[in-house]
Amino acid sequence: MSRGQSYLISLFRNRTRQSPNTQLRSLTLEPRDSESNPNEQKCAGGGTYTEMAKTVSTIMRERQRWQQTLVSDFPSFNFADPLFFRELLKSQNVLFSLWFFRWLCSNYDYTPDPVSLNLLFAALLDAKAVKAAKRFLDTTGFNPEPTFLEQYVKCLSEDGLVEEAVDVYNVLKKTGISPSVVTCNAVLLGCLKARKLDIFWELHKGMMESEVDLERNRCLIQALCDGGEVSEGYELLKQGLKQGLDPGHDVYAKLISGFCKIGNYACMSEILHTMIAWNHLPNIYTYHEVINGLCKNKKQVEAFCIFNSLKDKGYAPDRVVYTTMIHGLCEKGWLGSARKLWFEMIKKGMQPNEVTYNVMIHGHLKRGEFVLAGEFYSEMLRKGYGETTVSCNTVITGFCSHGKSDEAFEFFKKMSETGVAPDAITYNALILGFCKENKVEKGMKVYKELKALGLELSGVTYAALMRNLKMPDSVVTSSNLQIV
DNA sequence: CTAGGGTTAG
Repeated sequence: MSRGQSYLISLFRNRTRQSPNTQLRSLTLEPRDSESNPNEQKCAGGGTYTEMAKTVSTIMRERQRWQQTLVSDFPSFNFADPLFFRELLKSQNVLFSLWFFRWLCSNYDYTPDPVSLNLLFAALLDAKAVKAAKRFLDTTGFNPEPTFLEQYVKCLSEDGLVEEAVDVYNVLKKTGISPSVVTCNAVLLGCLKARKLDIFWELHKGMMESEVDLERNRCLIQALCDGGEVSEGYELLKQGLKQGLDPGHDVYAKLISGFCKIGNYACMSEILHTMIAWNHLPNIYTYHEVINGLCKNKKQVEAFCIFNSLKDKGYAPDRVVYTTMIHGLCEKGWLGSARKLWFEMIKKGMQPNEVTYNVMIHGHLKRGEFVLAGEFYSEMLRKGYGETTVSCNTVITGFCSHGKSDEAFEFFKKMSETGVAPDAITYNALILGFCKENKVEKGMKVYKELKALGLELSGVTYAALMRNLKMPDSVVTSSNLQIV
C-alpha cells in the first residue's frame, strides 16, 4: 500500500455511516436556488459577506500580521461562519484561504464544518494544488464528497501521482460509487504517462462494462502500443474510426512508430494515409521515423520517395532527417545520391554535424573509398567536431573490413594519444580484423587487452578467434590461453 | 512546459 493509507482506511470506514450533507448539497449543487443568496446576506458586523471577504482578503494580502488586525478590527465578527468562509474562498487565491483556515483551526475552538472542508478541498483541486490538497486531507482527516474525490483522482492522475490516484479510485469503487467516465479515463491516462501498464490493465478490467468513448479508445490504443501490441492497437483504431472516433494526431503517430519498430511497412503506410484522410498531417518527427524505419528494412527506394515528397509538401527536412536519409543511401552504397543530399543540406544552410560526418565517412569506407573518407574525416576535425569513440570505431571497422587490420591498429594506437576511449566495439573489430587476416598473435594481444579492461568478446569475434587458434600452423593454442 | 528523431562490429 502506498502513502495516505491511513486516510483512505478511515475514509472507507466512515463513508457508509455518513449521512448525506444536505447543507453542502444546497451550496454545491443548487447554488442558484438558494433563496437566501449569501452574497447579499448581512453579517453580524453590518456589511455583506462579500464585502467582509474582500476586506479580509485585502488585509491578508497587505498586512504581515493580518491575524492580529482581524481580531482587533472586527472583535465581534464570527470568522468561523461557514457562509463567510465560502465568500472568502471566492475572493482570493486558495492558498490564502488555506492559511486563513489553518489560523481558524489554531486560534479558535473551531471544528471545521463539512461545507467549508469540502469547498476548500475543491478549491485546492480547482487550483491544481494537488500536493496541498493531499496534505489538507491528511491533516484534517475529513471525508470529501464523492464528486470531489473523483476530481481528486483526476488531479492526482494528471500530476503523476498514480498510486495515490488508484488508491482513492479503488476506495470510491468499494464504497459503491462508480466513478464517472471522465475519472476513469483520467486514471487510465495517468497510468499511461507513468508507464504503469500493469496497473492500467488491472483498472481497465474493472471498467469493462462501461462504454468505450473516444478518450478510452485513445488510452487503450496507446497502452497496446506501449506494450508492444501494435496490431491490436491498430484493430482498435479501425473499430473506433468506424464509429467516428478519431483519436487525433498523437495516437496515429504512436501507431506508426510502433509499426516502424517492427518493420511493418504496409500497416505503417496505411495509417499514414488514414491520418492524412482524417486531416491530421504527420509532423516531421513522424516522417523521420517512417524514413528511418523504411531504411532499416532496406526499403531505401520508398524512403527516398517519401523524403523527396516531403519537400514538395512544404515540409523542411532538418539535419536529422537529412542524416538519416544520407545514411540510408550510404547503406545501399548509393554514394552519389548521398553526396548530392550532403551538398543540398549545406546549400539550405544546414551544417553537417559529427553524426552526419560519421555517416558519410562510414558510407565511403564501406565502399573502400579511403581517400574520400579521409577527406571527410579531416574536414570534420577542421570544423571542430572532435574525434569520438564512434568516429574512431567507424574508421577501425572500415579498415578491418577491407583487409587493412594493421592500418586499423595504427589508428587504434593513436586513440590513446588523443584520449578517445576504446570500447567493446573497438576491440572486437580489431580482433575480428586480425583473425580474418590470420594474424592470430596480434588478435590474441588485443584480446588480452579487452579482457584486462573487463570487456567481452562478441559471439562472432569469439568464433573467429577460435577458428584461428585451431588452425594447424597456429603458434598458439586455445588450451594455454583460456579463452571464454 | 508545448515530446520525440539520426552515427560505429558481425
